[in-house]
Amino acid sequence: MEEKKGFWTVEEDKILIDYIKVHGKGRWNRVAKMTGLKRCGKSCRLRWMNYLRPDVKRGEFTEEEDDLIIRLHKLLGNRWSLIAGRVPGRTDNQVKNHWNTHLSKKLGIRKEKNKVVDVSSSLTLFEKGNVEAGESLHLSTHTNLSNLPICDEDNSKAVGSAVNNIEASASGNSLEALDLETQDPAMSECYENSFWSLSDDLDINTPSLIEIPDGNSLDVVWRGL
DNA sequence: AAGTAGATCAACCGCCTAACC
DNA sequence: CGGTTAGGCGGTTGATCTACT
Repeated sequence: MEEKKGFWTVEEDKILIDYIKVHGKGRWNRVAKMTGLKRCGKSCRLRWMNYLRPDVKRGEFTEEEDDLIIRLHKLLGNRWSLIAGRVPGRTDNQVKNHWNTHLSKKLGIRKEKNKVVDVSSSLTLFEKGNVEAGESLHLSTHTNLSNLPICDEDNSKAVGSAVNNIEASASGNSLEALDLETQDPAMSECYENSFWSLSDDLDINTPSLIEIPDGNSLDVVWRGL
């Protein structure tokens, strides 16, 4: 059976909604088989998650949402699903699109292509044990945070704590505990350089970094979460 | 009115990870 | 323990819309 691509029709949406009403979400590959939809499981999941879910908010982003996304992006980088998880009613796709089309411009971020962060070389700061106030962690979007190589014991504790708390806060309710208010959301000059950069032209203030808000060590920053 | 460029955003692609066998 | 599969993620594409000439 040939798979259909492109935009979903109203009929397809209805079939998918009806199926989920009866069977619940999940097991997406079964959807096509059981409904006759010529869509792959991934496509069904995406359509549901990004559009058909009843709690998905449509329409313009508010100032408050913009502000929240900017702050979260400064903290988490391009981890859209984590950011979206903190913005009620918004999907990762919405947040990502909104960032790329509106917020990055608003903040004066240029998007540079073909630049991949080299995590191992970017971590030399930690290996040398010289994480100073205001310096930041470089983390690839695909980096398994808990597997970062850390040599120095003190830094290991600090980074491990930070990583654990980022993950925890993203799924829990503790993010408010972060001192986000101390960060200026309109720090456009800090956003001037693009997302992931080679360590050669490392800019510790790039938005994809997890920045230490007040210059204290990471374990202090995340304490009490 | 027609053509073009830029902006927007839904959907796809490829990769990664966890679960299962 | 290795292979397979499904779900999830971020990056990218391309159809459509809008503004401008």
